[in-house]
Amino acid sequence: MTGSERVTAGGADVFAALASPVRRELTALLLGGPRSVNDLASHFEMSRPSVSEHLRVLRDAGLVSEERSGRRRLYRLEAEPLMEVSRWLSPYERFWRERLAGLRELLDEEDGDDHER
Amino acid sequence: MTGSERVTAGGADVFAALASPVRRELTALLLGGPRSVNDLASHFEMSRPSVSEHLRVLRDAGLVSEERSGRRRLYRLEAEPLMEVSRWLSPYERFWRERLAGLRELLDEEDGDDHER
DNA sequence: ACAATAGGTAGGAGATTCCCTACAAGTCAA
DNA sequence: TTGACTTGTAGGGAATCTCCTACCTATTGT
Repeated sequence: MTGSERVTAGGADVFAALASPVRRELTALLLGGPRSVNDLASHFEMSRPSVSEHLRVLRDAGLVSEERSGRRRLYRLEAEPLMEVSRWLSPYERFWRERLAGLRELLDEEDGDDHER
Repeated sequence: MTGSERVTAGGADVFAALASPVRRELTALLLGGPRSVNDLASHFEMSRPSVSEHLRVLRDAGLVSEERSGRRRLYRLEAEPLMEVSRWLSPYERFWRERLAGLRELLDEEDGDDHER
């Protein structure tokens, strides 16, 4: 009923794409720059086609783009969906800041007031 | 091989918990303060037991805690796992800032230099 | 005690995920 | 062209997810 629960950036759900540890590891690797599929796959125990499928999920979520270069395809990290995660997170960031501020206030109060024990 | 791909905060995977739109909606509702299960369930089409199960997933991920109050249980949003998401996000935040900085530089360059067309 | 309320749990059906092994298609090197 | 290389896709099996309808327990009010 709120009407703003979608976090998709035009494709599939970004959070769903990031739900897999393998795919988070892939995005972490791509933080260092574009890489080919074989390059990426060499960091995992699993088969290369499986890595390819994970890359497709990331691509459907807009988290990576592919660029054909000769017989290889370089996958590149894309910023937009990650920024969307950040925007989703910001109300919660306010939430925990208030919580921490309340905690500090409580501690300061005890310091300058009477307190048993 | 990197050794730091876990985002769990002591329980189950936080990203996996947030992968469901229903659970993100639940956390959004809890942003307004603790609520009972029936209260939360009234915002959804689905059955109350299903909402209960979603709440369990959130609880296993540490995203919510429950407090028994009479015959009701109040679910409360917890900050820690969300802060963990924020920490996970920060290297990517640096990444897209660099990207935007590069973009701006490019635009400034074109403004003060010769450019065909 | 009894009925009503609030919520967790069991068990199961249907959809989805995740991984695999073939196989096909495009590209480079000889 | 032939062969090696890089990648995507098809098809399938096991596991997990998501939702449901019962059903059970605990608490409150009368």
